[in-house]
Amino acid sequence: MRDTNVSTETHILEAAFAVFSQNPGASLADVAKHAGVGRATLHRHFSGRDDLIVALTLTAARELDEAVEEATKDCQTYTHALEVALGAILPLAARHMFLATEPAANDPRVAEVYANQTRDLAHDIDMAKAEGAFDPHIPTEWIVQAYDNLIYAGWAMVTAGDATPKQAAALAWRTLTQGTAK
Amino acid sequence: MRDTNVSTETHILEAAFAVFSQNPGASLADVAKHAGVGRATLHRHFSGRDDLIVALTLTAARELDEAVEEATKDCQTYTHALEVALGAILPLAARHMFLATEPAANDPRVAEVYANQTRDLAHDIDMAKAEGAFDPHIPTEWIVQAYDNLIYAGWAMVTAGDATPKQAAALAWRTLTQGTAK
DNA sequence: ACGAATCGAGACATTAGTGTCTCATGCGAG
DNA sequence: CTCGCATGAGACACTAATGTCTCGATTCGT
Repeated sequence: MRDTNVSTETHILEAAFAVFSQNPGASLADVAKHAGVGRATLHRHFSGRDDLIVALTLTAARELDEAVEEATKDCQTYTHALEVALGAILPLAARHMFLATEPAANDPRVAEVYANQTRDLAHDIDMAKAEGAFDPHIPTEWIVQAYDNLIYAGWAMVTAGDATPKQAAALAWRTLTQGTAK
Repeated sequence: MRDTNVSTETHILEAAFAVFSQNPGASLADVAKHAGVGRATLHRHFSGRDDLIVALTLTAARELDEAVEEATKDCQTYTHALEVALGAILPLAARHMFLATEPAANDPRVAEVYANQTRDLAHDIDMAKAEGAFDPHIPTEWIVQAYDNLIYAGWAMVTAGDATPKQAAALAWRTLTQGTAK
């Protein structure tokens, strides 16, 4: 098998990220056109819309994992790792955020990915709590929610033209840590 | 004209809130069935999906205004009003949040409503800044974003069963004020 | 150069959602 | 009681999206 498969699939996934980010309700024909492939070719690689959304979700999760892994590999503390990870995730939000409103969480693979991400984040936050970054009396679940939603808030700042990704990440981190400190 | 009109429209709007909150992509037939009315009757009151979404948005905005107005009428400071308003808005988030992802912002009435809400919130935050609640060096736009998204985070806590609305509101307010304090 | 595999384009049938229309029913006002 | 109006049910046509299939062209490996 040639790598044309992989390349075509990548093009389709890239187009899907671009198109669905602008309009989550776009048709598969729009995605195919934007990818520069025929509609039939899209169906050769993804059986339907649901399949495509699942693939996008898994791709997004892998991108996030890689970005966070790369950014935090030299971090000495969980606290610093969370800060650096926030800065790495925020610029990717534009590509991934539309997936949050997709009802694709029925797929077991997607559910597993989401569960893993939430679990890992909760673990890191617990460790950072032990390092003194957060008030131990505040529920870890809240810090998880605040982490995710302040990233979203930062991304909104960026798209509104009110901040650079770096500035938005700094604001989000400051608000999170100072807001949940002892 | 009897009040049957108003009653039917109210039933349809209530059903639409309930159905779209669960599944934003639900069909108008689903809404009509849930409202206990015929599909034709729905079309007699709302010309189509867009019209219905606009009506939902305006209804939601009015509900928010009324709830905030009622909750904050005795507040002496802008800071306290923001805190009380947060507690009033959070329980309504379950009804309204699906509208955030609706592409109905093309309608001029909806756009005006959103602009007004954002402007008023920014104004109140500026006043609260003057009262010392927030660090004046932090962009008001950021505090607006953080306010909205921490409400969303609180609502997520509630739906996950990890907090009561009151607890979630307290966490959101604490995180916001402490996180953006001087 | 040859062959296998993939691709783009387009035809086709199917489905879901939508918008309109008609008609019989029910219910309240007068 | 009767009239009028809103309704529920359902038929109908229209549209957009989807999924499948075929065919000719292209491309890559051998």
